[in-house]
Amino acid sequence: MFTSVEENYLKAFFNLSTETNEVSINELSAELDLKMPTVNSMVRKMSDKGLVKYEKYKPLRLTEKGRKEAGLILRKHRLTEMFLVQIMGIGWESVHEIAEQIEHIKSPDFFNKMDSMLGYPTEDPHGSPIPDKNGKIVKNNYVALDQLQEGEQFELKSVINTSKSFLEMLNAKQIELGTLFKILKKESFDNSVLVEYNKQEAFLSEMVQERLLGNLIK
Amino acid sequence: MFTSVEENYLKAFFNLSTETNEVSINELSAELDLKMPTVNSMVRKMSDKGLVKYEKYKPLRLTEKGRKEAGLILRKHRLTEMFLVQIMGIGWESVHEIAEQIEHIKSPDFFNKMDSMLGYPTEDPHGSPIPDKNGKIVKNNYVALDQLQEGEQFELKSVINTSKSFLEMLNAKQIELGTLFKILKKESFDNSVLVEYNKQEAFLSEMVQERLLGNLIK
DNA sequence: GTAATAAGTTAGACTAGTCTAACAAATTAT
DNA sequence: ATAATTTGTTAGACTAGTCTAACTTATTAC
Repeated sequence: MFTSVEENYLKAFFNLSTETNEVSINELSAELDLKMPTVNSMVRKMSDKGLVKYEKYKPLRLTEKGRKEAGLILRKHRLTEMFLVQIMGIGWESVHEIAEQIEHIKSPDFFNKMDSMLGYPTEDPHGSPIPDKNGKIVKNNYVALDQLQEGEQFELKSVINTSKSFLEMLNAKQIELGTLFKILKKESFDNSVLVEYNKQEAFLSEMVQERLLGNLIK
Repeated sequence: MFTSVEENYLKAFFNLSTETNEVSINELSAELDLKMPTVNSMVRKMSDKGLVKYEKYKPLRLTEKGRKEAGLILRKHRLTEMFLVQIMGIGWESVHEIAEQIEHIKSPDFFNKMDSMLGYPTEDPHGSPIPDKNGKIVKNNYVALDQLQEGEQFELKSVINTSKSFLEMLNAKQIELGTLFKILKKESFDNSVLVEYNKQEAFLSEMVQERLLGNLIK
């Protein structure tokens, strides 16, 4: 149906889409680590295939068909991550790279089997929602840790960045989904915080806080 | 390291190699369903990479390096088939196609995990040997069912063809690895046989018998 | 041992996906 | 409002892997 390359473009669209769903060639180029002319020629081909709405010098947008396909790729990616963690016992810091490859496998059976073995999960190991079989995704509305004030408490539900180095850092600090934090001190100079969790303390930079999503506990 | 295409050529080499280990461009062309000039240009590239020994108009052969790589691909293929059947409960008639795709995944962790989850198997679901971590393969020396005489007994240990239609036919006849057969009657005209197994009877054509490997039971 | 056939090679074309260099349009800054 | 900068486009080249057509070498048949 679609090539792996096209699927990667669709995924990139998805990752970049905000409220307006508008994406620029420049953003795609950065996201995919490809030069702008490359992206330009590819999105025009995808436009011919009805996946993307393209007009010269205008922002890009996925068509309904494109959005659905993108959701289905993301579904395969996140189901795979969940499978690798839950069934195969691979660490959450390693699964992204493997899932990037497995997501392109053509076999509905294979992914349906994963889904049923996992009990039809709705979130992946990083707390991101898994799109349904129609590619529809339900946004979770968590707040980032950097929004909290001193004294407030927070339960970690999702991490934004799935890169190995970030997740290895969390592993080293024994931070995982479900961890309960209390903000002991917030440094107004650089917005770093001192947090307490599991009877231990840690400093978290603003960059790290922005990537930790969850709920404020009253 | 190698492209999926190169890996497929290596696998084809392996499938075609007999005692002499010599393979022709023509055979590869048929096995891979590619035209001869395509294969010609590819094997020359693989020769430059040290995977294949190529001389104009001479039979081809894998180098030591090529043989090892081919074994490692086959290992990934067969481990994957075993994983799909044993862990995921997918039917043996469906796993070949999926494994054809997964075998190209780059992730030692992923395959090592499969291996340990399966308890380091030495045969795949079709009874074919799984090469070891050095790509070395131990040939099993089974005999084909068509070699037997009337009255002899046979235990099925391996099937040669892994195509969906062949395996679905065996499923329909309730034939699986481990099935014990007795040759009731052999038709000298076309070498078809009437066999008894599991308290049922079936006619097997010569084509089918050639693809059923196992041991003669005394 | 020559003719017919099969297998192998060469040359050149094509597609998908990428790139660089040069230019054009849009946006931002002064 | 013009200049500077950023973003987008066009043109043309390159690689991997494929193909067809034409030719050459090897093998098989008589």
